[in-house]
Amino acid sequence: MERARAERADTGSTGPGQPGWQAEKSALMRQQILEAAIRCFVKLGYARTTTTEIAQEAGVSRGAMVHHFSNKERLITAAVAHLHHRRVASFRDAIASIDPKSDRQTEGIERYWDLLSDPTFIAFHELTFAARTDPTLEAIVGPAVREFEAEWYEQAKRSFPEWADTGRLFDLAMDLTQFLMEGMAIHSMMDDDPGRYQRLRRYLVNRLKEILAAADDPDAAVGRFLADDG
Amino acid sequence: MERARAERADTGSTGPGQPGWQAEKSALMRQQILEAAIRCFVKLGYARTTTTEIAQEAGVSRGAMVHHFSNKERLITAAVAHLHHRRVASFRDAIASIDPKSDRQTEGIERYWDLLSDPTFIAFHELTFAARTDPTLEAIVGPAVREFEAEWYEQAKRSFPEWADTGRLFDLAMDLTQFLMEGMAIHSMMDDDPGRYQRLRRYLVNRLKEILAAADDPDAAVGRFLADDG
DNA sequence: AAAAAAACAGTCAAATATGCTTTTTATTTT
DNA sequence: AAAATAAAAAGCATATTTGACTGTTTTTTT
Repeated sequence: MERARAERADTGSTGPGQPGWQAEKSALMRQQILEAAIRCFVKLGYARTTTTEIAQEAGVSRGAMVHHFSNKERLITAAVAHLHHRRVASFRDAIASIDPKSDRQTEGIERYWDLLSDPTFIAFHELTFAARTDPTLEAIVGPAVREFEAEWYEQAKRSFPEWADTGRLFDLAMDLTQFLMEGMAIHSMMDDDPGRYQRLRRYLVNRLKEILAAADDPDAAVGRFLADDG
Repeated sequence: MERARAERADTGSTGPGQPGWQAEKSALMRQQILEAAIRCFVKLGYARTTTTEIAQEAGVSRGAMVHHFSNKERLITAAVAHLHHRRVASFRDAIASIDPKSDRQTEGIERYWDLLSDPTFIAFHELTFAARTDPTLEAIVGPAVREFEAEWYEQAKRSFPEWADTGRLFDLAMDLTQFLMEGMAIHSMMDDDPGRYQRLRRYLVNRLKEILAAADDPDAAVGRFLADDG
């Protein structure tokens, strides 16, 4: 028993016949099923994603899948969690990949645009939108959405320290970026005209730099970008 | 026969027993069913809107509805057409309601924001999004979407003549408005924080005015808002 | 007033989706 | 090597949704 545990700890990847192999295979199959579910969300949308379809997409029998996820709700819940982790990881990778010597604002926007066009993000948006009219799904997706938004905000704050003391201007810049980029991303799913979006991203970067520059001159900034009256 | 036809032409609204009453009642029922369908899209989303649900929402029997719309596709097609007409009409009304003596840019944005929060627009967005993964629906919704966008563009051009000769700057302003406003609208369906959106609308109006002002100074405009390089 | 047509209501059957149960196969432990 | 445990496959039962059919009432025409 002691030896077995030691062996399991040593080898990250085991082979057939060895102890622990089954557990590893099992985890792999779970992953495979969850990724298939995500592909289905992208391809068919949430509503038309059936358990049968997911099993087919994953290349496993329905029974095998039922063994891992006893019903649809648990499968969806696990898929959402999986997707959330992937999304957070992609986002961190993207932020980390920004060259400190480059035009970091532009890089940041371009990398975020790449993410928004990624299946991971499309799937998540599909779920978020379906959750609007589905309380059960909302209960699963809602927390993940809020967690990601918090993560997005924190990562941005950490990676763009020049915005540190810009206060409400930072919130404005974040909201502007988020809403404009998401609006563009959703639209670009249906309409294929890359130039239109590229032009607007460039405009956005210029506005962000403008807001940042104005932050050094508080009076001007409040006047131009933040109204005090209701 | 002649008399009957004359009577029918005279009275816009007939009563029971009079000729033409049935036709009128029939048209009324069609309307009632289509509006019920639209309410279902908003309440349940496209995917979970069943013919049974629509009949219930409309307060008519399923058989009665089948009489008017022999199958689901025809019902959906009619509902989309109905919705499209309502949307175009609402948009024209909104534009027409802008007081010429007011701050017209602000008024325009505020009225458009009202529209985006309206069930008519939510239903349409629901359909547009569902069409992403449903070719049959796309064939029905797609043309309406493009028609509305063209209408939106033309109406804006006509109602804001000061933008007449701004060329590519007008396109930029339209895209900025559309994507930012839609992004905000979609987000606001799930998150209730009106101040966040109001602040951003004010920011948007200021940017629009800024683009317009820059149009008088072409060199500056191109430099600031339109990049020539790739 | 009678016949024809239209509107309406209710029921039924086919198709699809989901969850559960049983059987078979593979793996681990004793 | 045998028993115990876990995984996978297949099939069945239930529920939902849709489209079709049949009969009844109301309206229009002759």
